[in-house]
Amino acid sequence: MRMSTVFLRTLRDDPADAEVESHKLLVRAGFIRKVASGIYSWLPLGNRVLRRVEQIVRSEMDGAGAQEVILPIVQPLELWERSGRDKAYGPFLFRLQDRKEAAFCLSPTAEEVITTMVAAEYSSYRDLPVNLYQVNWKYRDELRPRFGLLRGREFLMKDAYSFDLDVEGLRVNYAAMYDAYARVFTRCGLTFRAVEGEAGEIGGDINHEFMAVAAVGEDDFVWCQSCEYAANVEVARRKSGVSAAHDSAAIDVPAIEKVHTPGLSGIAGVADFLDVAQSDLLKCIAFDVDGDLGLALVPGDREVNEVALAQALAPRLIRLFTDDDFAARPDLAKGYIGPHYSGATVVVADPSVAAPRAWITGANEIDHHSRGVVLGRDFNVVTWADLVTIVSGDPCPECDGTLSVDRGIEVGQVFQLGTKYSTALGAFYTDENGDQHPMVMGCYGIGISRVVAAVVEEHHDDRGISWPASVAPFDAHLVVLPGKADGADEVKRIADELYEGLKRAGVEVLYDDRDASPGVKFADADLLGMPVQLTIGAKGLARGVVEVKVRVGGDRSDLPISDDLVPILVEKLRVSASENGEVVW
RNA sequence: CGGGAUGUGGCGCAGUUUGGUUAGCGCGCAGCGUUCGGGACGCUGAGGCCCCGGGUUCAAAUCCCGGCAUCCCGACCA
Repeated sequence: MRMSTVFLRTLRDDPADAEVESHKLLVRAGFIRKVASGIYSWLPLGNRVLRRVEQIVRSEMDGAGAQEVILPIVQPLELWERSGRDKAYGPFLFRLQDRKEAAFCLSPTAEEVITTMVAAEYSSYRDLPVNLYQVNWKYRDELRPRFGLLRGREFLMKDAYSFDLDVEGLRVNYAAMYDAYARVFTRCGLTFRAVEGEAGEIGGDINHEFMAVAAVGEDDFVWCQSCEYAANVEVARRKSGVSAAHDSAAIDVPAIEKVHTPGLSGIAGVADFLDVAQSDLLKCIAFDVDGDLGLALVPGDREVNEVALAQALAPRLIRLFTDDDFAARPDLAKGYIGPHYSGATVVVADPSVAAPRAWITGANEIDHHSRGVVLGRDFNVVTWADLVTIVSGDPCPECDGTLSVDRGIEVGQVFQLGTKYSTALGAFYTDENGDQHPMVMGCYGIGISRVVAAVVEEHHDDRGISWPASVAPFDAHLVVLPGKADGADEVKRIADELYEGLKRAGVEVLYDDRDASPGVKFADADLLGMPVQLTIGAKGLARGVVEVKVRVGGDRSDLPISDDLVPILVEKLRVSASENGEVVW
């Protein structure tokens, strides 16, 4: 495509409202423009990238046996009331009404619609399994859209839904999707990890999140340096080194001693003040457990994992104490809570709290802490459960290795849903014996617009974007530098010829034929980020060559101008683009 | 939902404290000329409901009130 005709304006300055590199660069390079908070227009270059990611996803989905459909974005709210998800989503659901004041919403996912559709069409065991997917815009009225495309209110997502006879069938579909996802993200050039995830709003059982490793990610995930164990930090476990059954009342410790700790409600302050390690303190966090007061106990240097606590106390519902809760229970001193508080009916502790030792804890009295607090003598634990949030250095639960924690962008997720939606929305089939069973479902999402941002986060430098060849808007960027000397027309003629030749050969070329200075053209080429740059100018022509620069790393080389130039370039471009989009010239 | 900040040509900003000519600067855009291998230069020019609505005043981008929008932080570790 001739750049003189492309709808494009690049910017020298970073947009004032952008925080992260992907947002800044995609706006500066003219790929996207903001229309409202968390809502973007995709300009021609951005659209090309989006479509290429989409095609990669599509090819892997088709390859895994899924069939593409298109489901409505505007959906009757009634469907969501039937599944109960209108309440689960709450204000995150974009709602609207038609002229008759019937209630609708903009689809954040499509379990309801697809399950209803499959239920209407299929009712026999002979029909299953089936796996349907769509690529469509999704809507979530985020509390706080941010980071450009990374957390938008409108985003492009591929969502697939599988329907099986039984759990064994689901496992097969799930494994196929899992493998397809790994191929998708590899082809997009992302460094990623599949980790065990939390179920979230959708509900369900086994699931994995695909995390693109990135410092700007919003999710922490844990992975083992020695084995395959990897999990979202919310559900990550560690090897328990201490037996929970230990009775440490026997150790020889003097009775509790109260110490004055004025104004020191935090662990760090108390540890400093008393000149002890934070791990010498026992942290007591107050929770509401279905109306009862619960205390969660972990060593002072660790944090309570609320998801783990919720699991330990399920089916009872937990909620971290709010200021209102504290106000309603004035004798519970926020900042000075101890495990021996008499009103605590549910005391849950991490196994590490069972170590035979004395703790420093809150004294259940403002401005006071207690020394020499001993398990079994001064306080008791009702429930033992792994409660601490995993940090780097913790032992792997699966092997003898050590865990690390990294940040990631969640670019995909696969769920084994089970029968939650099929039961609620009536997706049943009749088996050989005439008995009815709910279909067993899985659902599988990929954030396509988010992948675009994740790719930029991983593939950029201080000059701009450097797209993996697999998702770049064009295969090559051809720069012509005619100058004003006598040979200008000849330079232009040869560049035009190369452009036309490559185009005929099926290469997508962005041809900078603009009447701009060399500096502008080179700067834009680096900013826009095509994987290979070709330059034709008087200088190279004098040596009879076209100059080649690989965007990643900036390696330069020459190719002689000859009748074979086009086929040679085509071959080079084809061979250089490896499976993960990396260019090796 | 709390706290903070911002809103001025397409983009990035100054001007607002202390009201007062014709609202500036850089980039970008148009024309002319010079330049032409890493964001060139000169001259000329176009382009602004100063977020919106009220109010105060002889006079409002500037002060007051009320909205809206955008961004950041927080909404948890006692």
